[in-house]
Amino acid sequence: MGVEERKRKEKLDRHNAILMAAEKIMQEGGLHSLNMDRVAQESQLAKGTLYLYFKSKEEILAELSLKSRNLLFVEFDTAVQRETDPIRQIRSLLEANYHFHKKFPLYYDLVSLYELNNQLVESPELQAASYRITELVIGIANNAKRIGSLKDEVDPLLFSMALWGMTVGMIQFIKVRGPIILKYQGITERQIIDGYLDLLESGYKK
Amino acid sequence: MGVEERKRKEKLDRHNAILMAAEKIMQEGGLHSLNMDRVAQESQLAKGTLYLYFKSKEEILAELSLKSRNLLFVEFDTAVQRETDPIRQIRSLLEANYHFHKKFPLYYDLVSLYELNNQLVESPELQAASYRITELVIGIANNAKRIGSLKDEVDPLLFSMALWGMTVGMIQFIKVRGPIILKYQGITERQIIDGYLDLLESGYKK
Amino acid sequence: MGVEERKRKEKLDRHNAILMAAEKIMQEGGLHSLNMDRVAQESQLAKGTLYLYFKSKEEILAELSLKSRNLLFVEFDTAVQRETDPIRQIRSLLEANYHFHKKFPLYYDLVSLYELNNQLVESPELQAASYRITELVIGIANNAKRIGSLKDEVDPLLFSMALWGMTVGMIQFIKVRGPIILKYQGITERQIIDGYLDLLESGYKK
Amino acid sequence: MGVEERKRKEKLDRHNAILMAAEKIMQEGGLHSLNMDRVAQESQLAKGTLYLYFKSKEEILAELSLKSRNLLFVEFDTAVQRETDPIRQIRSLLEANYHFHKKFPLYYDLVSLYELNNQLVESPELQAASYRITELVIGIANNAKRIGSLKDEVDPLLFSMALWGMTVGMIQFIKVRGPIILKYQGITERQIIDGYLDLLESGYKK
DNA sequence: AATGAATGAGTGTTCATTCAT
DNA sequence: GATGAATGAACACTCATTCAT
Repeated sequence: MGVEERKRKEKLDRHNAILMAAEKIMQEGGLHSLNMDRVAQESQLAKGTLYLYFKSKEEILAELSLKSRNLLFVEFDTAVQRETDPIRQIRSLLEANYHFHKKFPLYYDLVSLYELNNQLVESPELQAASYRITELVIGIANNAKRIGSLKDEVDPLLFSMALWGMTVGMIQFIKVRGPIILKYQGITERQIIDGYLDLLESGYKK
Repeated sequence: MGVEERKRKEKLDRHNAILMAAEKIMQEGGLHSLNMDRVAQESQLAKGTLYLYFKSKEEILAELSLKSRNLLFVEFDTAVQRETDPIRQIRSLLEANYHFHKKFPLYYDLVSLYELNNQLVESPELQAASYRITELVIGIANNAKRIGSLKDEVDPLLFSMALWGMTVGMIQFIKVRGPIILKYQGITERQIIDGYLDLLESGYKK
Repeated sequence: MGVEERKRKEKLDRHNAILMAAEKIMQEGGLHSLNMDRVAQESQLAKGTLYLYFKSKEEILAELSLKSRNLLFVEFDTAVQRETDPIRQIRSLLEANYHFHKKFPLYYDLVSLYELNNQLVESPELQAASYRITELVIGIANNAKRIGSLKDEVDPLLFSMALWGMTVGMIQFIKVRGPIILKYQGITERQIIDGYLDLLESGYKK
Repeated sequence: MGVEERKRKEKLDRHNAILMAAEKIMQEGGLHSLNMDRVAQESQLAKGTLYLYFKSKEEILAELSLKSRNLLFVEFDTAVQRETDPIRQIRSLLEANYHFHKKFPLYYDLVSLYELNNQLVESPELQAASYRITELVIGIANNAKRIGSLKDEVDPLLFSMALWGMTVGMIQFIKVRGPIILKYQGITERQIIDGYLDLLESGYKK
């Protein structure tokens, strides 16, 4: 009872301690700076102990990616619920994506990790998280179609794919090019994003 | 003169030998398989010699990325010249991007490398190559605008940025998700790309 | 009594469960695959519990080796009892050794383990099991000598030692070289063994 | 010329330094104590440097095994040439084996390593060294047969195999059991070996 | 007695870069 | 300029054993 529960809790605590240590390390040095020695050091655990909770380094990354995807989903879901009109929902969702990347750069990187790397293999959980996001978008697109605010020629499924691919690309573009564009051309991230969103919207909005 | 010229030529030869070796290695095993030992072996040069021509491994990658960007530019330019109508030019350019990625996967990876990785710092040459592409697109956008086939609210500069960001994202999406989407949903790359291009076009075409 | 007896029985049960788990693991993956994690898992006991019944991993191996030696002894004894003539008994015993290795490769490996590794230290029990086998052979040799079918110059004790050393060597030879000899020279294990047994027999049989 | 030759020599020196370091380590702690850290330390080289000369730890072992086999062959060859009568040559060769193991226990262990372990894969060189030894024995057996001093029923090929298997087994037996037999039964290694050799000889000698 | 979480030393291998010749 | 030998930090993962509860 009490004992067992405490044990379960402690186990969860360690699990989280490891994840938090990994997060902290990557906050400081980027995804690439993660290594098991530092995780052990940061989490105050022996190296071997890490492997009691995660069977590989990649599993730590996978779990953090999953967490990130789920956070992103929540962000999306919240953004969608703020609106009723499907067209505005889409816009809201895309805005949320941008804000998520600004607010939680590490989490966004962890989401991108699997989007940008075709070596990595996604676990069923990760796929499921991906699927929930896709479904959310498809749902909105279908609604938009039903009420006639989505262009007739737009296929909801292909639309949701394009939306995701394009948006990941745009955020990456901003991350990589944003600062230099601002410096040399005086164009802000915000302007780039707005340009993108406007262009896109006039592509699907009837 | 003759001597000096020969020397310069030899220097260039070595330089190219190194680049070709690096390319060959990556053709066979992907970007990740590049290492200086193999470059030395393949180029028939000593490992130390490599560092007389390139100050780091990254510089080799940078130069091959530059080459790739220039090739892509040529591809774009050719595609543009096949058409006269700016709207069709844009479509042709985006198609060319897709075909480039299919025809020269390594070169496309080298282009993406800097697009997707914000750790890397671009040299002025790389920036210039990037700029030429941007200019090309801006030029077309301006033409389109002049003849009134681009929507009024589209800003040529922001438009060209969005085009690039979105397209890089879509190609990456296809690379990472394409096979699994085909397998589980029966949707081909071509369909995804067409969906994307149509959506986009109805976004900018008046 | 009842309670104490049950306790003793339970203790024995755990002990055996551990041994059986270890056996199963090695049946599947060879001597080398044994590790305490898997033993715990397979025996449904906690890892710490294993150390209540065996003070080290090596002790588990030692006990299984002992069991194997005893099994081998039984095999030998049975083989010997099938014959009455001492010379035939020896042959029968050597044949039994070969068959034992074919039928119970793991048990044979466990017997060999201590024969081939001079780092390991044998417990008194292991030595005793070894001694019983030696005695069996010496007994036969003495019988053979008494009825005059063993060469006069053969000393029973030295004979039994040589028999054991040679035979272990031959089985190992077959295990290591057998497949390659069969492949490249077309000679079967059976032929090798027969050659060995014939050679040996003409060495001791008067 | 001078330079190149010196370089080649230095390269060979390092190669040997590594082998000698490995030998020294194993002299002190047995085959099992070999590890790359200690080799680096002992040879005064960086760990990475070891891999310029040997592509793996196993290759170091393989080369030392090869050296050992070749030494053993020389020992055998010398022993054989000391005699003219084939029967005495065989005896001499078997004696040489025993002496080799006493004089160079490490080298003998290195020979045994591949004889006793069916996981390891022999390189062509190792196989060749093995083959030379086998051929030597077969040659003697054939000679013995020709002059009629080998029993008619003995097949030279099977004979040479049995000789090798038995002898490896006997030496191992002595290594493992020798000390304890001496202690408890007062029988010396020498007696065991003589018993074995006599028994064997009366098996093949006509 | 039983548990199982925690330990941490140990290990083989890679590779970009340097530098004496 | 050219060489290529040397470096050594980095790295993920294993596993027998211990010990607090």
